Amino acid sequence: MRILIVEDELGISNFVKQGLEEESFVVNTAEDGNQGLIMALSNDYDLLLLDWMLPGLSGIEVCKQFRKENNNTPIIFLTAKDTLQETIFGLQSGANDYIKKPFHFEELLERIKVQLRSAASGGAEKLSIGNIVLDVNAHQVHKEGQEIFLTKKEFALLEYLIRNKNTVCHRTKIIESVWDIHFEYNTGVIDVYINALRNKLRLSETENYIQTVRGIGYMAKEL
Amino acid sequence: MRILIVEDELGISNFVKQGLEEESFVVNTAEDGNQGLIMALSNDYDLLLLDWMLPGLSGIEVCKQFRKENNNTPIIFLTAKDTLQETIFGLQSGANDYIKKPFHFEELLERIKVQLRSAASGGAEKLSIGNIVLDVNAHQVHKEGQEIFLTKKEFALLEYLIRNKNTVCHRTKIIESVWDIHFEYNTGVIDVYINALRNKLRLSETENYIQTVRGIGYMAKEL
DNA sequence: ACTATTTTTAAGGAAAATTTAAGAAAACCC
DNA sequence: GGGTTTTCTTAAATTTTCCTTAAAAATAGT
Repeated sequence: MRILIVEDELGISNFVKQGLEEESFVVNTAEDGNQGLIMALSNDYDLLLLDWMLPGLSGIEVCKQFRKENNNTPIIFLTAKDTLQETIFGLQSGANDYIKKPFHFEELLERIKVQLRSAASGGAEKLSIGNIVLDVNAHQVHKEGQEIFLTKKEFALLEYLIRNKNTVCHRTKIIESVWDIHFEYNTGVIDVYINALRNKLRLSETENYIQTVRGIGYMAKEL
Repeated sequence: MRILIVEDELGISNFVKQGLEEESFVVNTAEDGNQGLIMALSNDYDLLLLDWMLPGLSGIEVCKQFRKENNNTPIIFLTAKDTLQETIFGLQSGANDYIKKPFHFEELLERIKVQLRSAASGGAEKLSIGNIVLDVNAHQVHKEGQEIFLTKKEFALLEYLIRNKNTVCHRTKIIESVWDIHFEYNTGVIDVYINALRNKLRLSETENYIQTVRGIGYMAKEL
């Protein structure tokens, strides 16, 4: 995974670069907007980290120009504190996320992973939990080598749960991500589908990967 | 953490309310500007969510009037309009952020957290006391690496105590923040839940983080 | 247009969480 | 110590949430 950092404060860019390299990313840096844009366009990065205030070309300009040529590569803005209006402009100009300085590296890393994950859904990808393997592309699920047929919604729900495994999935977020419902839901669909999943996956007492977290939602947990 | 939603479309406010409650916020709602302003001024909320178009008093008016009395509480606008002019106007009237309808709940949550974090100066995602670690997002509690399952109320109470650790938490404050009860309480729920917490956290004599302050309330104390 | 399948709604019952209540124990104050 | 108050602990009552099933509605296939 290749990441480009466009940032004029060397302290920050070195700090981030080192941290990301420890996470096995390949990291390049640029120190001003012009150089950053040229590098971004002439290389095939998986993600851009853009500072807002840059000599040469501003971060927002780099973002806009880059978006004219490239629609997929995720862009995360690093913005100085107390410049809310800037973050608003940034999101509107095509950035995928923003993080306010000073930030914790952990948080930045988390946001990077979120972006890469959603951008990468398209590569041959297999998710798994316990003895269950889910092939995102082939749209198939296997348990101990045996295929289990799931409907579209069942599959989408299981995929969501496994992608977020070992963390609690709130009902609200499930309904947003899987059903694309954003306002007023008072439906029991989730329950029905969880039930269907548990049946089809024949989860026994000892391998009940899908746990319910009362009052909150569900969690797919590696046992 | 207490949040007030001022929104006339019940679909939206119910949806947001539920989502936030799953995140262990205490949420109140108002359906028009006048009611919203009165509630905002007479309570001690940590954040306000204001609809732009409201019957009675417009969101901007509520925001302006509220800011006359209170400078700290973060305000986020929910707006159907997205012209830059109007958002800037909203921000100038004292709001901290705005989000355009329709929005994804996750994005709203993210912005809420940004506001609360900067308002509370460094509210980390993980709270801890002694060998107990509480992960606000994942809604999980660990003691020496081992997960301890808590219900929603138990979790909310523990979170409150730890957020105010080393200071005495009055029963009335606890009942306000965690239970959203504001007058004449003659209930023993707190005692019951404190008891449950002490049992579940298996606090021994030497690591009794939750101490009772007779006649006043409780205190989570780092030993 | 008809059928088969998937998805959603609805409802009764079960399970769990929350609250109430009440007696026991502990702490405080003369 | 005796009396009072406050807290602890349990159990039962209440409320909420979840599970399961069946049937209705929507969708896709022929």
